Amino acid sequence: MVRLTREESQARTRSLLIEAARALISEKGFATATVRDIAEAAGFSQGAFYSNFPDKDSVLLELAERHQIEERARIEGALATAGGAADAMAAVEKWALTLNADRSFAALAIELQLQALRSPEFAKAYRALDRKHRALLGELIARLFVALGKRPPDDPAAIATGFAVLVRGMALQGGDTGASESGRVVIAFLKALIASAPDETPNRQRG
Amino acid sequence: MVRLTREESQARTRSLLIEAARALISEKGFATATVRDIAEAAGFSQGAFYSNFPDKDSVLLELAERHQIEERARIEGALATAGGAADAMAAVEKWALTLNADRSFAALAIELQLQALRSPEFAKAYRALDRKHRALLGELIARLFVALGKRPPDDPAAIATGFAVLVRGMALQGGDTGASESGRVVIAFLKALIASAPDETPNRQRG
Amino acid sequence: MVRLTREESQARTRSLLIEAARALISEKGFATATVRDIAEAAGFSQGAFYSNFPDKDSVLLELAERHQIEERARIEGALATAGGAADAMAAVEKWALTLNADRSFAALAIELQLQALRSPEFAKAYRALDRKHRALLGELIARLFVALGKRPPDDPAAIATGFAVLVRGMALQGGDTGASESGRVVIAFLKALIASAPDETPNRQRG
Amino acid sequence: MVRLTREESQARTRSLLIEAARALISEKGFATATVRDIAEAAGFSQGAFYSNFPDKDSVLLELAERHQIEERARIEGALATAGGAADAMAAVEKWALTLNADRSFAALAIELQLQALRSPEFAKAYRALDRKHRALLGELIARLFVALGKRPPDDPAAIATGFAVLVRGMALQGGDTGASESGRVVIAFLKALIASAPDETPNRQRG
DNA sequence: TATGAATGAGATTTCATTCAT
DNA sequence: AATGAATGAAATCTCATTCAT
Repeated sequence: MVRLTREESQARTRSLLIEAARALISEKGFATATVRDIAEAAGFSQGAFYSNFPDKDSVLLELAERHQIEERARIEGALATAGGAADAMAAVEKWALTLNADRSFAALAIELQLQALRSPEFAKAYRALDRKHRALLGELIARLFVALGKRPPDDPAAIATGFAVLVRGMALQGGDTGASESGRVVIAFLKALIASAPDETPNRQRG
Repeated sequence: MVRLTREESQARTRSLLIEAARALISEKGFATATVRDIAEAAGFSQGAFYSNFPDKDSVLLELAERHQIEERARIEGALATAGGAADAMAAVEKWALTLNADRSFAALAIELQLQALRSPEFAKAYRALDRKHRALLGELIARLFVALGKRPPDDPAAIATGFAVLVRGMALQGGDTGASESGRVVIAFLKALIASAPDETPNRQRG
Repeated sequence: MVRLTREESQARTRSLLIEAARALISEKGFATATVRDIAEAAGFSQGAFYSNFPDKDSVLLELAERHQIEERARIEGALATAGGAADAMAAVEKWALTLNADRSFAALAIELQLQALRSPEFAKAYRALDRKHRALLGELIARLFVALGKRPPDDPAAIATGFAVLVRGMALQGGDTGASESGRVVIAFLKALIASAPDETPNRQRG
Repeated sequence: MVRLTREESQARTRSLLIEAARALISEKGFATATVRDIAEAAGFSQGAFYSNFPDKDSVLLELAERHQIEERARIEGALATAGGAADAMAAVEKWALTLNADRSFAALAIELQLQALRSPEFAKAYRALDRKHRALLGELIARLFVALGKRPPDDPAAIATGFAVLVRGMALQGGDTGASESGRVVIAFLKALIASAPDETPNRQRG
C-alpha cells in the first residue's frame, strides 16, 4: 500500500466525495441527493464532506467544472480523430453516440442547467464555463463543414449549442424512444444541416 | 360574488392548487417546491391540498396531463393555421416561437421528464401521455413537408421528438444564449431538414 | 324494503356507527382508529359521525355501555344454566370459554380499561358500570361455590374480578399460548380455588 | 461535571430517551405519546431521537427488552430469596407485591402486549422475549411447589403465564379495586393453587 | 482532517373537527 | 340528518449543518 502525503490524501478524499456526488446527483437530482448519502457512498462521514466543502451547493460547482473538463476531452478526442476529410463525419457521429450512451451524464448536464436557471449565484459561475465549451464545440462543427467542403454556418457556436441540447434532451427522453433511435435523430439533424449548407466554392448556391 | 355549487367550488379549488403547483414547480423544481408553498400560493391550507391529491407526487401527474393538453392545443392551433401551402412554414415557426417564449413551460417539461427518468411509477403514466403528443406533432411535421412538396421523413414522430427536445432544451439554455437566438437555432435546424429532404414526385402538389 | 320512521333511521345510523367503532377500536386501538375510518366502515360520511356524537371520545363511552350489556348477558346466560348443582361448574367453564373465543372482545375490554386509567373523565363513567358487573359476576361465583357445597369466598366480587382479568389477559396473550391452553389455565385456576375452599358443613371434606 | 467519552455520552443519551419513552408510553399509551414529548422529556431534540432509533416503533422494542430484563431481575431476586422451604411462599408474595406496586410497569406490559396483538412486526420480536420469561417464571413456580412439598403442575410455564396476566390485569384495574385488595386476590389464587395440588411422594425431597 | 451525535428548521402527511350546502 | 371540502394543529420523519472529540 502506498503512503500518501497529507495533501494527496486530502485530494483523494475530495475526489471520492465529488465522484460520489456526481453519481447520486445524476441519479436522484440535486435536491434529493443528501449529504449523508454522498459522504457514505464515498466511504466517509458527513463531517468529512464539510471539511472539504463549505456547503452542499458548492459541490455542484465543482461537479460542473469536472463535467466541463470531460466534455472538452470528449470533443477534443473527436477533433483529433477528424484529421482526414472523409472521417470528419464519423468523428462527430462518434461524439454524439458517446454522449448518448451515458444517460446519467445527460441527466447531470440538465441538472446543472436547471440549477443555473434557478440560482443566479450558481448561474454566474456556470455560464462562464459553459460558454467556453459551446465555442469549442462550435469549432469542431466548423472544421467538419470545412472538411466536407461546405460553408460553415454563420455562428457555429449557436449550432453547436443546438447539438449539445439535442443530444442531452434525447438522452433524457429515456427508454421510450430507444437509445439507438435517439442517436439516429441526432445524426439525421446533423446530416440535414450539412446537406443544406452551401458549398464553399462561391458559384454554387442553394436555399 | 357568484355563488358556486359545491362541485364547481371543488373544481375551482383543485384548479387553483394545480396552477399554483405549476408555477412553483416550474420556478423551483419539484423537490424544492413545498406543499405548503403550493397550498398557500393557491390561497388554501395544506389540508386542502391533501383533500384534493393523495400525495405530493400525484399533483405532478395532473400537471403533466394539463401540460400535454396545452401542448396539444398549441400544435393543433398551428395545424389549423397551416391550411395554405406557403404559410405552413410560418405555422411551424409560430409554434416554435410560442414554446420558446414561455421558459417556465420548458422548465416544467424538463422537470416532468426528469421525474419520469427517476420514478418508474411516474414514468409509466407519463410515457403514455407523451407518446401521443409526439405522434401528433409528427403529424404536423409530415403535413409541413407535404405542403412544401417534400417527401416526409421516414418517421415524422422521431423528427418531432427531436424538435420538441430542441425547443425545450434551447429554452432552458436561459439568458445566456438570447431567446431570439435560440429561436433562430430551432428554425435553422428545421429549414435544414426541409431543404435536405428529397422532392416529392414533381407532378403532385398540395395546397 | 321497510320504511323506517325518522327516529328509527337515526337509531340505526347510530348503531351502525357504534358497531363500526367497536370493530375498529378492538382491532387497532382507540387512538389509531380514525373517525373517518369508523364512519366509512359504517357506510357514512364523517359528518354523520358528528351528527351522532359530540366528539370522538364519546363513542367510547357508548361502546363501554354496550360492552357491559353484553357481558351481563353472557353471565346471566351462564347463571340461568347453573340451576342444578353438578352443572354449575360446566356453566362457568362455558362462560370462560365464551369470552376466550372472542379475542377482539378482550382487546376492547383492555382498551376501555386503559382509557379509564388515563382519562379521569372516562374513568368516572366507566367505573360505575364496571362495578355493577363485577358484583354480578361475584354472585355467579358465589352460587357456584354453594352449588358445590363449598363456603363462598369472603369477597366473591374480588374473586370474580380476578377471573375477568385472567380471562381477558389470557385472550390478549394471543397466538403464542394457544387459545385452548389459555382456556385450560383459567379453568385450572378456578378448580384450584374451589378445591381449596372449605366445605360449607363442618363434617364434610374434600381434597 | 464528569467528562464522558463519546461512547458513554451516546449511551447516556440513548438511555435517557428510553426512560423518557417508558414513562410517557406507560402514562399515555404508545399511540398518544409523541416523539416530541419523549425527546423533550429526555432533554433532547427530536432529531436526537432519530439519531438513536430508526423510528418510533423501534423504541418500543427496546423498551420491551429492558422491561424483560427487569422482570427477570425481579424473578431472580425472588428465586434467590427462596432458598429455605418455608420462605419460598414469602418470596413469591414479595414478587407479586413488587409488580403490583408499580402500576405504570403493568400498563407498559399491557401496552406491549396490545402492540404485539396489532403489529405482526413487533409481535415477532416480542414473543421471543416473552416466551423466555414465562419459562423462567415457570421455573420459579415449580421450585415453589417443590419447596412446599407439593407436586408441581404439569406445565409450570402455563401457570406462570396465568400469574403474570393476573398481576398485570389487577394492576390495571386501577384505583377502583384498591391496590392492596388486588394484591390479596393474586395471593389468594396462588394459595388455592398450592393447596389444591397433590403432595409430592414423601420419600423424595428437594430444597 | 475526520467523526458522528446532536440540533433546529422544515418537509410531508394525518386527523379531529367545522360548516356551507 | 347527512355530506365532505376545508381547516389548523400536530405528528412523524428528514436533513443541512455544527461542534466536541
